[in-house]
Amino acid sequence: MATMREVAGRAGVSTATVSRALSGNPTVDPDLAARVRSAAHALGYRPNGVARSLRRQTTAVLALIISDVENPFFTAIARGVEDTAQSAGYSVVLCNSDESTAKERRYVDVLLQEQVAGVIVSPTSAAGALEPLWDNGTPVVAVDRPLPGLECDTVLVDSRVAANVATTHLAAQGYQRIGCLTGPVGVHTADDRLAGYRDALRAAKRRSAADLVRRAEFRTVGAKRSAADLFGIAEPPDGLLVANSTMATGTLEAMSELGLRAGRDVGLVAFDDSPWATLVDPPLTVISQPAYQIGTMAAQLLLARIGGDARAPRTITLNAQLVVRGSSHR
Amino acid sequence: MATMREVAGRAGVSTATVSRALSGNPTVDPDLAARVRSAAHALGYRPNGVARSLRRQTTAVLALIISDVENPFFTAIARGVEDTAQSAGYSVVLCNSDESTAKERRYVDVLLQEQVAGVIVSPTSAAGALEPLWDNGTPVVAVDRPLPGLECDTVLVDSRVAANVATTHLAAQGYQRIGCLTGPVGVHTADDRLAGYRDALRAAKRRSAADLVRRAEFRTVGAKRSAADLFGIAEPPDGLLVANSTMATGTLEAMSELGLRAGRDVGLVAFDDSPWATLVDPPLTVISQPAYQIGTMAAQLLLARIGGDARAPRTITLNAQLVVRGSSHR
DNA sequence: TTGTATGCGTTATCAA
DNA sequence: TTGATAACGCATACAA
Repeated sequence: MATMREVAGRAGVSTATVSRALSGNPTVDPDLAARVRSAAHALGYRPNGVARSLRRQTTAVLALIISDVENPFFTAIARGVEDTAQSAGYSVVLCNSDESTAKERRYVDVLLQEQVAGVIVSPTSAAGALEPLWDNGTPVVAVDRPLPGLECDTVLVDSRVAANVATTHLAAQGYQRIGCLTGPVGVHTADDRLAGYRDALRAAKRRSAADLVRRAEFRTVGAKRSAADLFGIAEPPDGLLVANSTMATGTLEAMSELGLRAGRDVGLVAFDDSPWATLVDPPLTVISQPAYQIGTMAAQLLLARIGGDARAPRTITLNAQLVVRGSSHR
Repeated sequence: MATMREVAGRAGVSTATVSRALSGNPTVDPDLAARVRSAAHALGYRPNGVARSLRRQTTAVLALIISDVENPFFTAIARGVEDTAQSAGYSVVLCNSDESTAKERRYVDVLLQEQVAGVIVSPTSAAGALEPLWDNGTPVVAVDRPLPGLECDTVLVDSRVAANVATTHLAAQGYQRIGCLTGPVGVHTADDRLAGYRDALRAAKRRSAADLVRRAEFRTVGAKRSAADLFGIAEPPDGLLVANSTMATGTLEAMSELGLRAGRDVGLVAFDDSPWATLVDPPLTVISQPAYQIGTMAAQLLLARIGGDARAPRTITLNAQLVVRGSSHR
């Protein structure tokens, strides 16, 4: 790779002039600038990003730490982040924490070493693993889940309200024993969706039977087991709120094996719309989250911070939308 | 962030010794090493990866350029790459070329600037956009699609054979007019799957009717349109091979709107297994590709190159597996 | 307007 | 076994 020295040599100027010319500094003579540019072009010069970062003490790289690369909700966020970052001249490093605090911690370490300009994270646990970012002054934006205790910009979806709306919808459709299948204790969205579910039952003056609630990992297999378990009890639910789309596939698998039909036997609503939601029979009623928009907003907030914005941290709460399809009525 | 100087100061040694001590160089006195480590720990020292990269002229970062972050096939590859890279101490930058040569080119530029140690790519087009990597001596591994002309390690799936097997299966099930819905001309997997389809028809002594073949982008919407178009012709197909899973959702949407039932009205096989493939009615017969394994193999090949392996480039071809479900028989 | 010289934080070479 | 020192490639303060 050609360096500035070589470009300087070829153009017959100093490296300082090359640097200025290529960065568009107006104090450089137009003729010289042209000579430098053509020399750079001739040599296929490409600035060394590492050296530049070392000198400038920052990189044009943002990081996005998500908890599951295979979850379409997060990849949609990634797309939003990437599009916004790209058009601001930043690239994006995607890291998959896999809901593991250890992995999250490792990535934070790597990102600090690599001096990324800022980090967008859907936090796996409490803030602990992310603290080094704060200590280092790296701007952080939390998405999907808040970072209790740490003050930072946050982009959320009002899961609790959405879960409430969905549950109320199920009740209004005449389902009597509505259950809830949600994620692990401590995962904010899991708890939030459960809370919204309970809010709705309380408002509808329904007895919220504790035995109609199940928790599992945000994965297909665990959800399938839990759903099967739930449908196996003495008085099984005839309605169910499921906390994300991977769990929804598990639930549908379990129902299929048990010969239960959505809508008719069990009113079903799940978080997150998916391309296949309309293909199952009956089509799945979902709570659609504005994932792409979460990504763009988060990136905008982060870029503002990187640009020096020092205002108080903001929390932006977007709304989800209930999309009623066949699985939630008889 | 604490630097080596500070650690050196606190431990009362030179930066050289700190460097050696922390990198586990055995020529350093154990007592001193311990003192250095505790000083580093006390100061929360974290090596500056940028400076290290500048000095070492390489980074512990691999890049993965894929053509669609939202396609589960590619995210599964990403997982494989990441797991392998992680355990070798490398992190992974994920880049989304979006099937755009321009984006691909931009990313290659960024990656060169950032001096990544190697690149795994599912090439969007011909090799043109990737040439700078070669010029720079950056190791490259192609996945999913070959890089014609450029000699590099490659991990492929034998799409052509798989398409042949799938089409033969459809013919054996008694479907008479078998069509094919594949990706754009020039995308290797698209062409390959079409070729395999033709191979099968030829072997089965079926007339391969050109009007039963459609091409569209590897996306849901385009596939839906093309499928609708295909089912609308005078003598529509009663069997269909679909070239990937996003196209499969489009196809199923079109069929649903036209009141066509898979299996009964149209024998259907699609590339790529998905969590939802068993949930649609009837369950979808698929050609399951070993995506995760593609990722791990590609990462291993790349790491070997980075480690100095200079053997002739290898092409590894993995096999896909036909998973027969309800959509391919009456 | 341009050039010289220095430093960013690390590692590697060379002496001691 | 350790330390002084010189790069790595770029950007800037300062001098010219």
